Order: sequence, then structure tokens, then C-alpha cells
Amino acid sequence: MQEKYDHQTLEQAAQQYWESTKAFRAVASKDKPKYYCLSMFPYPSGKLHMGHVRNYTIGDVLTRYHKMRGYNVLQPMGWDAFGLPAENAAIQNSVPPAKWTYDNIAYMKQQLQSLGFAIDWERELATCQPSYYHWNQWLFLRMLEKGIAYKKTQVVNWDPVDQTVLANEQVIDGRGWRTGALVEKREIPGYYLNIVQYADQLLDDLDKLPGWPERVKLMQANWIGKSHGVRFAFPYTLDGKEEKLWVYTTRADTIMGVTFVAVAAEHPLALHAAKNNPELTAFIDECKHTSVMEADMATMEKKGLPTGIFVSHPLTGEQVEVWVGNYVLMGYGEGAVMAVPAHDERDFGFALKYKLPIKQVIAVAGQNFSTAAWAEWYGDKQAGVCVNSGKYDGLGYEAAVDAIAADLAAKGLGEKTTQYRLRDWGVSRQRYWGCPIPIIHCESCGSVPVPDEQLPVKLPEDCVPDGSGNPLHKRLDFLNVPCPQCGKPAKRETDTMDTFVDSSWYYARYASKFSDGAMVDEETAYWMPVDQYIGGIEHAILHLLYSRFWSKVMRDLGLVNYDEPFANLLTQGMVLNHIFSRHPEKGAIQYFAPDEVELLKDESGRVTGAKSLADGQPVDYKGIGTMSKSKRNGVDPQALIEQYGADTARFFMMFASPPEQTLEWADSGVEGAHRFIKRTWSLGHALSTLPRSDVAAKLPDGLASIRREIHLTLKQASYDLSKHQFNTVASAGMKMLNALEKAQKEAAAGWEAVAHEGFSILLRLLSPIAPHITHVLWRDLGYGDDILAAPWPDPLEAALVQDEVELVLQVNGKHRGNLKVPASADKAAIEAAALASEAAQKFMEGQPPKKVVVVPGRLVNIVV
RNA sequence: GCCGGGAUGGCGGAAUCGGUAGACGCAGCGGAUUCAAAAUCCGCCGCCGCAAGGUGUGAGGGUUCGAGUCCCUCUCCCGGCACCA
Repeated sequence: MQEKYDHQTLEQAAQQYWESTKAFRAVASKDKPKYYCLSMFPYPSGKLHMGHVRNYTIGDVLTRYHKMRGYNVLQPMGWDAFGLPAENAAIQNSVPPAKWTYDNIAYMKQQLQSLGFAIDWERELATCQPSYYHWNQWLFLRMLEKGIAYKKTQVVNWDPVDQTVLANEQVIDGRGWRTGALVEKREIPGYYLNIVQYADQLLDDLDKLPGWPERVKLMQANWIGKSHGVRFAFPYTLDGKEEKLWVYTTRADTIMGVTFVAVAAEHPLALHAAKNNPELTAFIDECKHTSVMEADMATMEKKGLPTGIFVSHPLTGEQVEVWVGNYVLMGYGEGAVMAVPAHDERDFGFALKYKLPIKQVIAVAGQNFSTAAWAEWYGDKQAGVCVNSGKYDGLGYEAAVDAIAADLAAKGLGEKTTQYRLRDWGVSRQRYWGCPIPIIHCESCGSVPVPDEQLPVKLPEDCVPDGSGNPLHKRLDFLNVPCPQCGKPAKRETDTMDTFVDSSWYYARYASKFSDGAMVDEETAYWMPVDQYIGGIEHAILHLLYSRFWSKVMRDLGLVNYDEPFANLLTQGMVLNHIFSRHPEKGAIQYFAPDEVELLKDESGRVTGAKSLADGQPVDYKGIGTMSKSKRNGVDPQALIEQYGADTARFFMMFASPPEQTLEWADSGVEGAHRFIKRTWSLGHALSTLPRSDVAAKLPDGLASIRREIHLTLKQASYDLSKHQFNTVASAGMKMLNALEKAQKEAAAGWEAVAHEGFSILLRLLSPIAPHITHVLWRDLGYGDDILAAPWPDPLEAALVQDEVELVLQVNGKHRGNLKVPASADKAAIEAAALASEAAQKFMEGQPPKKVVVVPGRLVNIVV
């Protein structure tokens, strides 16, 4: 065995062994319990970044740990290969997205392989392969048949210069990222999936997921946002016709306080009123340039204009004016809201601004109402009772809502309903690099689904987008097809699917990788659900919710038999890095990689700015944020792997922080991880020449305490592993090595046996994190052929016993000394020993004890 | 703005149920080895203090014999907000 640690030859040898023995090929088998360990697949952006290393190391640690624990493990890998960055790269470099994507996949695959992950590569898939997206299309058609998929208008960001639809990410401060042109809202038709139909199931089934973090379940529940309220109408007459303006509210108890109604700029009433009103027309036009993003909507200045149209209050018949409000969303709810300035903070601000009446209809005993400023209790629905509300005066929230809903229902103007914040999922994208939506548009037959036998509708792979519009419009060979119904010339749909569709069911496809004739096969029933899913917390809502929805649709179509796809979820914290950019007046925003700038700091070490190393000019410091291709702040792990090896990179990543915690990237500390790996090798080398024997029944005190330290550390590490706290598992390895090196130094009689026992524990504990070095040492030391086949070590109780325990001695809660007592001592004996101790005497200063708290095994607190 | 999370030495972090704050590392300092350096090894290392001791887990308050941990208020940072993935 080599004396010097050489990661290159050693890691290659280990990887070759796994390759040649097909160590990670997963085969369905009833002999062992199955364990499907899945990490979220990467977008092939070019190179791995540290977030990937973190994600996949966590997955690999769990995979290898469960293999050693005797599970039949599947860990697959693939590529979320459709998406916007490939089109951006195409615009920049004139390379077809397909070529760029496949090149990236090849490079990143080799990077993943060099990290030694226990992946079954035979199941690899990429979502841009027709054999995969065939089934996106097939299932979409089934949803269409079931009415789950349907068509309606959607609001998109329109770049008037490039004549193209922009993603939210491509809109910077209301302008197109490439053109700098003011972005407009535009309404176009698109396909939606009726996820709201599944809202109750998606909400209720969260209770079936004890293995999910509470925070994720809470976020999903809040996102679904089930609310109970009243949908009711304000009647009005327009052009001699009786009409109704519908709204929804969760605060029907405040209905008597309505002083106006607000509608969205796109609402028919607003458009009608604008006909002879140039000021309103201008305002509606201005609203076209406001953002469609919820965060912008919520923070922008609330503006409005009266329409001059009045509607009747459904209970009092009073006339209230309709306003157009820039904060009312057409696509959400009814596109109109009742306004109760006295009891809604947003309405209150709006009323103050436009001097609209504020009418108090809820009172809380002991609180005075004033229209001068908003007070927290105005909006508290549980605190007060109705006032100024006629027959409803004195009623509390529930009673008032019930009475008012009943009266509205009696007039045919309203009813109690349940509503969700969740909106249906718009899946149409006006983009090239995605899965084609399998529809053909025929002038006589309308939108006709592509027949199943013509699937998959293959995306041409040689287009090069140029930033203006969808290149599929120019691909006549793709575009022009006969109508499947009447045979006349027709046009293919050129919209592609949201890439969230691709990632909503890939986990099921891995499990049926060898099936070509169906979306999934019976192997899926064996492997699913995923036992452990691992991925970034940023996916807590959208991806996970869409996957849950997709699973339920597949279940309802009889394709699978599970309700929930992911039994256990580990949400990995993001790896963050500094972000630097320049924003030119016109044109594209420019990002700088952290190694392209020099940081400027104030005296406290806080980053205040930066300047470009290339031109010495300042760049904007945008704070820290998640590593991403678009912000150019990702760190490629390649240099780390080459310099220190995969084991060091993996070990360092696990050691750096607990998996669920956000991590600000810094490579200080890699040296320490590497030192530890090298020291492990050195001790292994030293032990390789030492004879192995059983640990003696009676050990000298020093050796016994070292052995105890190892088993105690193992016990702690086993607990930490069960909690997925891998950073302390890594430090447990360090503690064990420290203890073993101490034994080596002291070299008391019989130490070899303790050392071999301890070292074999250390190797097994470490092998999920640093698989290469532990694989080689396990063989070189003759412990066995394959450490993956070795049983997981359990701490020996016999090694843990001790005769004496040390307790903490406190006087008045302050640590004043330590106390050694026999392990068998009872509370009374401990209390007596504590009171008699020198430290206690000193700090009690002759006062009698008022109380003595004894926590066995921990401490004694004497209160005087 | 709304929803979720976080804040502990110079840095990453540890502390399972409310029970020794700072495990394990990094950086730093001192020493050994070396012609010298790297590597390696040994020791020190929250802050104030010569010491005794005091003080200390983002800020302020509270509960408790005892609070990093529980409760209330606040600040800052991160993630998500439906077309980045």
C-alpha cells in the first residue's frame, strides 16, 4: 500500500471497481426493502456549481448509507434539459439550443462521475428526448379529454421591439432585458391545467406526509390558500340592461361599510367607462405597463380613477361608485373587489388618498375609531361586533357573515363559497426550446388534438433562436400539417410546454426506464413512491406542488397507485455567493463573476461595492444570492476536485454546514478537510502492518477511555445521521481519528486491537461521505472486499459503561465547579455530595440552601 | 407587501427534553522539525481582567432554580410569490 495519499489513482481505482462490478445498477427485487433516493435533476447550464455538489452529495450519503443498511437502493440521474438559458446561449453564440444542451450534459455528466456518486446511469434521461416528452404530450391529451386541460386567455409580458413574449426574469425594472423597451401586458390564448380542481386533495394530503418539513407543508397550505367567504353581486343597469358585478369577500360582515367598488383595468366595466373618457383611457393604458408579478403588485403605489358608473349595494340599494384600481388583478377571482376602507388596510389608504368616504361598521369595546390613521384592530375580524349596520348591529364575525349571506341568498345576489388563492396552471410558453403542445389548428375543425399514433410531435433540433419571436414560426416543415380530422392544410401549435411539466413526473419515468410502449410500467409500482427526495428549498412550492398534482392526475387515469410521489423530503439550503452587475441605460444587464471583481469593504468588513478587474471601473454590488447561471455567480467545483480530489470536496461540503441551512460559499476550510483525509490515509498506512486481534476484555484505563470515546462518538453520529445532520457526522469522523491518533501515540499494550476496531468503525462511518478512500483502505487493510457490503457499525454498550460520572455544580444557576460521583449515586447522595463540596461551600457563603435541583447525569443547582 | 426560514467567537458551525455556550474545523499566535521554506507535529485561542472573577448566543422585554433553546415586540439577511429552474 502506498505511503502517500494520492487522490487521483485512488479515486480512479475505486470508480473503476464500481463500474466493473455494476455496483449501482438497481434491479427490482422482493428480497430486500427498497429505497428510492432521488435528488432533483439539474438543469444542464454548462458546469456543475456548488449547489449541485451539495445536493448530490447529500443524496449519495443517504444512498450509500442505506445500501450498507441492507436496502435495495435506486439512485438515478437525469437532465431537466428544456428551458430558457439554452435559447439565451443560442442568441449569444448562434448555437442551436439542442447542441448546447447536449454538450453541457456530456460535460456535467463527466463531472458527476468524477465525484463518485452511486448513480444507476443506465436509467439516465433528458427531458428534451422525444422518448421522454412523448409522454408529456400523451398525458396532456388525456387531460384535455378529461377537461383538466383547457384553453383561455393569459396575460404575458410583451416586448414591443423584439416582438416577443418575455419571461418574468427577462423583465428588469419594467423593461425588456435585451432591448430596454417598456414592457406591455398582452392577453393571448393559452392552455391551462385545472389544478384548482385538486386544491382540496393537495391541501388535505399534506397530512399524509409526515416525512416532509413542516415549513414546506405550511408554505404549500398557504399557497393553496383555502378561504371561506361570500360571492355576491352589485346589480346595475347599463345601456338599459340589468347586469351584475360579482365580487368575492372573506369579510362579508363588513359589507355595510362598502363605500366603493374597484375593478381591474381590463374589466369590461372599466373598458366601457373608458369609451368617452380620455383620462380613464390613459390610465388603463398606463396600467398595461404595470408588472404582472405579485411582488410588484403588492409593493407598487396603489392608484385608481373613478368610472362614473354606479352600482347598487345589494342590501341597502345605496349607489356606490365603481373605480378602476391598478391593484386589482383581472386573472384572479372576479377581477373586482368590494372596498371597505374602515376595515381593510389597502382600501383605507386608497380612500384617504382619493378622499373617499370611510364608514366604520365594526367596533371593539374600549377602542376609538378615527379616520386619521389606520389602527391594527380595524382589520381584526375576531375582535369586534357590527355597528352602523342596521339589523346586523351587535353580531360577531360568524353570526354576521351567516345572516348577511342568508339575506344575499334570499335576494338571489350571493352565496357562501369556498375560494382558493391557488390559480390554474398556465402551461403554454411562446418559446422554441420546450416540449411541443400536441395540437393542430385547422380553419374548419378548430384546435384538433394530435392523434396518439402520431406522437411524439418532435421538436426540430436545429433551430437557432435570435431573440425575436419563436423560430418555429419559420419552420414550415414543422408548421404545416394536414388536419387530422378533415385532412385539409392546417398549422401546428408552436407554443411549447412550461418546463415544470417536464419535471412533474420524471421520477416515475426513471423507475420505468426500460418501457417504450407506455408512460410508466409495473416497475414503477415497485420503486415508487420516492423514499427520499432531496432538493433546494426554492422548489418548496411550485415544483413540488405541480409534481403532487401530476401524480394525482396519473393516479386518476389508473397509471400509478400512489397518492403522493415523495414520502420524505429534505430541502437543502441554498449555496449563496456575491452578485455583481452593471445596468447600462439601454440594452442588456451585464453580470460579473465574483472572480472578475475586487471587493470594496468598509472598516467593519461589510462589502460596500466592487470594481471590475478588467477595466478598474466600479460595478454594482447586488448583495448575496443563490448561485445561478444567469447571475454568473456560480462556483465551478472542478478546480477543487482536481486539486484535492472528490473525497475532500464531498467531505468539505458535508462538513461546512447542516444540509437544510443556507450556506454562503467560501472555500476556507477545504484545507482542513483535506488534512483530515490525508491523516486518515496515514493512520491506515500505519495500521496496515499491525496485526489484528480481538479487543482484550480488560483494557488499561487510557485505552478503555479511547475506546469509549470511539463508541460514544459512533452513538452520537448514528443519531445525527438519522436526523440528516451530516456536518456533525463528519466531525464525529474527525473526533474518532483524533482518538485513534492518541492511541497510536501512547501505544499502550493491546492498542492495535482497539485501533483496528476503531478504524474499521471510522471507515464505515465515513464511507457514505468519502467513498473512495474508505473503499481502498477497507480492502488494503483486509477488512473485506467491499465496504458497501459491510454491515453498518453499532456502538457496543460494553464499551460505553463507566463507574464515575462528572456533574456540573451550580450555585444560584452559575457554574461553580464540577462534581465526580459514582454512576450509581441516587439523587440524595448527589445532593449530599454537592452540599459538601468545596466549591459549594465557598459560593454559598454560609447561607442555607433554599432549594437543590438535581438533574441526574447532568448537574446540581443549589439555590440560596 | 404577503408566505416561509435564519441570526451563536475573526470565519464555518456544535449544544437531542430548558441543564457546563463555543464540540469539530478554518484563520491567527507561540513552539518543534528544517540551511530555509512547504508539509508535518505540539501548545494557546469568545470578550474584559495580572488574578479572583465578571461578561457573553442580532436588539429590547418577559417566564424559570436555570434560557442560544419557551413567550412578546423589533431589526437585518435569505428563499418563494405563479413565464429562471
